[in-house]
Amino acid sequence: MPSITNHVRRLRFDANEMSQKALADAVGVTRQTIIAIEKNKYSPSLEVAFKIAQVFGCSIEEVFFYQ
Amino acid sequence: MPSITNHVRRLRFDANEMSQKALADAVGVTRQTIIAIEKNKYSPSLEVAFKIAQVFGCSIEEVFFYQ
DNA sequence: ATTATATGTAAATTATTTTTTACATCAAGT
DNA sequence: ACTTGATGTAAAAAATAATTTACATATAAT
Repeated sequence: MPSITNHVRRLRFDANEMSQKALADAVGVTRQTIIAIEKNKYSPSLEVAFKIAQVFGCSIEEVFFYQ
Repeated sequence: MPSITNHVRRLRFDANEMSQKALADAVGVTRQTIIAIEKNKYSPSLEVAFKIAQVFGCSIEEVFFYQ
C-alpha cells in the first residue's frame, strides 16, 4: 500500500490507447510490472519511474503523486 | 551500478552542511541508505526519492538524473 | 585525555520490486 | 467457430533496496 498514486493508466489511454504490453515493452519491464503499478500494488523503482515518465514525455511529478 | 546519478551530497552541503544522519532522519531512512545513494551503490525507491527531494525543497529531477 | 559528532566500510538479514509462468475472460476480426 | 490481442488474477522465484549491527578513523570541543 504505497503512499504514491499515479496516472499511468490514464496516460496510457491518452497516448493513443497504448496497451499494457506496449507500455511494458517501451519501458523495458514486463506487463506484470505495469499492472502492479496501475493497481497500486506497489510503487516502482526510481529507474522504472523515470522510464515511464520518459515514454509519456513528461516529468515524474506529472505521472506520480506523493501523498 | 545504476544509470541514475544524483546531487544528494552536494545538496546536503548546500543545505547548511546537513549531516548524513540529519538527512537520514529527515527522510525517515537509515544513514546506510543515504551513504548507498550518495555512493551510487544503488538508486532509491521512488518513495525515498520523493522524500529526499521534499527535504531539499526541489523536484526529483533536480536531485536525480537519468542517463 | 576523553567525549561527541561525522564519515567510511562491510556483511548479514529483511523487505520490496520485478520477473516468470500460467491460465482465465472478453471483444474484435476472419 | 476460431484466432488474436487486451486485460485480470495469482503465486513462486529472482533481483534489488533498505535495515541492522558493528567497528574504524578523523576532527572539534570540554
